[in-house]
Amino acid sequence: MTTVDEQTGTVEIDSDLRAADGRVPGRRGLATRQKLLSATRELLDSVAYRDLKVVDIAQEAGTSPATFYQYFPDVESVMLALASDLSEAWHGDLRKLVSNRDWDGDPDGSAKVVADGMLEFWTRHKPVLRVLDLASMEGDLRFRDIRSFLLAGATSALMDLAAERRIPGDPMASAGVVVGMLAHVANHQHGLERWGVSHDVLVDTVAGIIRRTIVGLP
Amino acid sequence: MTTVDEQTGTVEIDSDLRAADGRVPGRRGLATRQKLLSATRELLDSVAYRDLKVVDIAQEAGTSPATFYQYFPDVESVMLALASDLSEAWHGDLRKLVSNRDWDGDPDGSAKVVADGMLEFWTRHKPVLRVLDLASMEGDLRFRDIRSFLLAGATSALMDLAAERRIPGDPMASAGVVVGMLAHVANHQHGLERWGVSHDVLVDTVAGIIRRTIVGLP
DNA sequence: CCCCGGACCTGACACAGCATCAGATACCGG
DNA sequence: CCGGTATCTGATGCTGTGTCAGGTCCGGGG
Repeated sequence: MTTVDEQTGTVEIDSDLRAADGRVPGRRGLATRQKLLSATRELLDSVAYRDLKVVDIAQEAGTSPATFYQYFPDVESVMLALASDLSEAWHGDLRKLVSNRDWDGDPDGSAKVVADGMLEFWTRHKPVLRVLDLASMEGDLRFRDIRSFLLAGATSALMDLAAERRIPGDPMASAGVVVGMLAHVANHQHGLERWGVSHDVLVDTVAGIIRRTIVGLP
Repeated sequence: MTTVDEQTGTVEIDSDLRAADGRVPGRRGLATRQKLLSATRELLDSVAYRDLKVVDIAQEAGTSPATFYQYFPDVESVMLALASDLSEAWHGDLRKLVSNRDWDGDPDGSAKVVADGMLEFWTRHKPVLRVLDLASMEGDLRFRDIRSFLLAGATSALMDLAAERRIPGDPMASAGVVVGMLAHVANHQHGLERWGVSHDVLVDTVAGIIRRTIVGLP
């Protein structure tokens, strides 16, 4: 899952991962590692990050705690790997979500597709992303780098768009704020829905903000 | 610190808190409880929520773990109390931050004051608020209620404003999204600053979005 | 086919943090 | 000064962490 990637120099991913004793894992070992990752992601749907224990992950993965420590030094490192994989896998797609659009021909539709796509992405990966967010806020540089990289594609695409359109204000700030808004809205959809805001209305509202902030239409 | 509050019926706070053994704490006991709350808030500046231990809180408060359990069943409950206190203390002020403005006479200035005030609030209370956010996202209803109540004032004030102005789109959705944006931007200021966005530019950008989304000016 | 060496796994263990309780201590009114 | 209640804590059992030595599995060479 983890791949080398040098294009931007933003994140460093070591492609040659090692087990605790220093050896390079083979086919079977990698499978076990993957089972631990999956188990963690699975558990995260139902248990709070704070309550996520090594014992439980090992059990869910059908192995022992000792084996867990062969592949990860602690639970936090599993999260780091999950977030890193996610970031690598989606960095490009998120950029394309913004750039592969006909912003001149159909700005309204494009804004809506972007809003919907982002919300969809965040909702699908919510368990991992909320931990990524927390850890970033808490100041962990490793998580911050991963988060930056994940969002860099979409953000810079939006920034370019805003710059092209000669929107008043700082393009970078506008793009960053819009991306942040999307993340937050996705994470707290439940709260808005409790206030009577449906998913569709939410998408329209967010799309409207994108349109006015980035594309520059009234 | 915790007070009764019935006006909206949104949150229920039990005013008569009890120690673990059921007795009503006196002056000294309340002081100890308060020391534990402060110690927790203090520690949260430097240690990740996941690593916050009862032992450390007790030590920081100058007491023993056993005493901790006299006042709180676990660390999560301390966070609940901190968040609840914050919510009670600021619910009204956040509303006033929005409603005590001259939106007709000086919309630009008003938007900026709101943006700046919200960012300031979130930044000051970041350690507690990020845990509140995480717990809400993870589905904890107690934290969700507290978060709703905290944001209800500002959100409904913005909603009223948007409704008055007959802005196109759903006023509730617009208000909710704007408040969420403010929260998120405050929490991830560091990230934006790393991309070269200064605090002032950020405030202007956010104020612009408020102006266009809620007040309805180009 | 078997067997051997490295890859992989785990039981056992020492230690940290959790949670409880009985008994010690501090404080207050009389 | 004294009794009683509020408050605190040392001692303790239990859960989860992290490490290691030794056991099991597996594929390739003989």
